[in-house]
Amino acid sequence: MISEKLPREFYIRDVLTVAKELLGKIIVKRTGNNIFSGRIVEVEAYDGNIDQAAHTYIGKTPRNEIMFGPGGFLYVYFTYGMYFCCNVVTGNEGVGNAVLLRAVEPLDGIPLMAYNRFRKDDVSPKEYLNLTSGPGKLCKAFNITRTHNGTDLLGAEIYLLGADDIPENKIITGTRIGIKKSVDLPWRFYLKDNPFVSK
DNA sequence: ATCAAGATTACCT
DNA sequence: GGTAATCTTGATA
Repeated sequence: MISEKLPREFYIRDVLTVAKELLGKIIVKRTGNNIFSGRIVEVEAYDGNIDQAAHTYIGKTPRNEIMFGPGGFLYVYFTYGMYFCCNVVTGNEGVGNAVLLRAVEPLDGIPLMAYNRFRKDDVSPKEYLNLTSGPGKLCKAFNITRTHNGTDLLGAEIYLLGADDIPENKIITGTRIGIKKSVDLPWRFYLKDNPFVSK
């Protein structure tokens, strides 16, 4: 099967639809001779219109303006003084919605991910499962930072590849992690029994 | 100018 | 189970 880049239309849709369909898709990052890729196994949706936990709930600011742009761009933010988190913007221009990529299953570039995370290229089985099993971890592994905020996912550096949709019975829905507002919205989606889902 | 909070993680008991 | 680490952001003055 040859996978193709997800088209703009994939992203210009309802954030909950995109969030669920992002499960199983492949994120690729190419820089020079290096290539990273991973299969998306856990996501969360954020909708600035009704969701107090979304960065866009307060309206447009310098930090969140990418989220108000058209879908298919990357929104990367810095948090807790230490970590970056990586989001896929969805919907039309003017809509402040995005999907947080919370965990991926490593595919290509595993030794490089290991170096980025642990400063070594051989990892124990336990460390392997810990490479990309969280939003801050996967950004560290892929070396995604503030310079990637606003990256067009239809460009050459970072993009997503299509894959078969995941059957509904393999998707677990739950409440989001690490937030203090709108805590009851069931907008976290992850692959059942996947070992790379965050804890 | 100052401040509190934060879409997290690693390490501790 | 708990919490320290670390710094940007947006709000208030």
